[in-house]
Amino acid sequence: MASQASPPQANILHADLDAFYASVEQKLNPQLRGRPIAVGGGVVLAASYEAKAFGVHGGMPGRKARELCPGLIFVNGHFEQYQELGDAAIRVLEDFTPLVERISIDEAFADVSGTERLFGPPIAIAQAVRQRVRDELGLPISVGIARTKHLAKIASQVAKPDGLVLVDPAGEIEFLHALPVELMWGVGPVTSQRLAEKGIRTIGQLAEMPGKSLERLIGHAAGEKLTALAWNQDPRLIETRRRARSAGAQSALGRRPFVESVFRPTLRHLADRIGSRLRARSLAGRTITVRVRFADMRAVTRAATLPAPVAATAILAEIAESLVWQVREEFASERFISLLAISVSHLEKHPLLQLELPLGLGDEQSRPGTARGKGRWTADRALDAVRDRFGWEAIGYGSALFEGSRSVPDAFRELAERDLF
DNA sequence: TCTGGGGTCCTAGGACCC
DNA sequence: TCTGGGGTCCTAGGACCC
Repeated sequence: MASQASPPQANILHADLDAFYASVEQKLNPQLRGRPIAVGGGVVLAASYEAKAFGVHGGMPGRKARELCPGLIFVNGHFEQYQELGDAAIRVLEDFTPLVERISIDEAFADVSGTERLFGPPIAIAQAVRQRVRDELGLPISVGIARTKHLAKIASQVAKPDGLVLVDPAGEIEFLHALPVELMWGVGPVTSQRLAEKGIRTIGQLAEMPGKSLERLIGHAAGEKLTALAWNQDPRLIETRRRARSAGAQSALGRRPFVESVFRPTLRHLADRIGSRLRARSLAGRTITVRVRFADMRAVTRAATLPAPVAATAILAEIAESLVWQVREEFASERFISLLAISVSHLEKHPLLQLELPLGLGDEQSRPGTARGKGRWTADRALDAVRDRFGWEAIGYGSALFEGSRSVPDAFRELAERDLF
């Protein structure tokens, strides 16, 4: 947009479905409406507002949630419906502008500058979006409207539940400075605690803090960023497409012995998940990182960077395994592990993938023409094809051996993956 | 039942090259 | 030969977000 001489307009919307998974469950089953519910079992994946009132929140162990809220009703998730309804809500936004940046399954920014002649001012659009999501999808959604993304996001948080807040460009600083620092993007539990120790509780107090002392407290980049945001300087624009920088998978294991018969099948399963996702998107990565969390929750990571990108399941699995062996030798006294993770980064788009050629030109493990690389590549493509037709569970590496924790349904993992788009 | 799973970005130090 | 600076890449860990 060309710069305008007229006063700045609040043109950015942030739309956020309220307690999304729980609201979908209450929509599907009217008996659950108005009652404290939690999606999940072993771990709370989402809580309704009635449950949140008792202090229940996502990520909380189910047992603790039950203690806090004795009448809590646990329900199984309807994960396909979450995806469909989340997509549908985004489409409502897209009916008003193509400039939509989806942040997650239930949340998006939209830039409505230039659509006034068609749909009226931003506040009218926000009201229409809320009404349509309510009427067509049966779900509550909160919307914030402001001149910047940061302010719009804060406004939608303030609007919750099921509300609408517009931040008048003339009153931005007054609005912002009265709010607690925890509402800022980038202030989590650690930063919040550090600030509290200095007596900083509001965004206004943060804004007045000398830059140097803030940077000493939380680091250079974070300090600069927060100071800018506290003074309402947010240069970020709407990005309709962002490219992925890494792809990973993890599995919590409870408490399992740190032995090959545990980690080998788990790593193969994780490598398989990542590999098939990378191949589906014609991506491959050069750096493989593993994370091993011990029984006491301390975690270590080990990484290897290759000369050429890889996406073949067997190669990912082998490299991950060798890194975990490294950890095992280094931490020989650790007898139990509680989580394994693999992540692939330094991603590159690989047009060759579409030509069904082996990956990793120059990589000794998968050089084109070597029986090893080609065999693996062909096997992976065959597997991918079977899964395209019959589903992911139809066939796989070590699926018979893999006994990962079942606390999180695979449908939820699939959802987390698709969240990327 | 000791705390899920998917990501991004930053920091600090070391290796290496010019 | 010694000292120093700048840039890039990599690794490990940590904070944060949804």
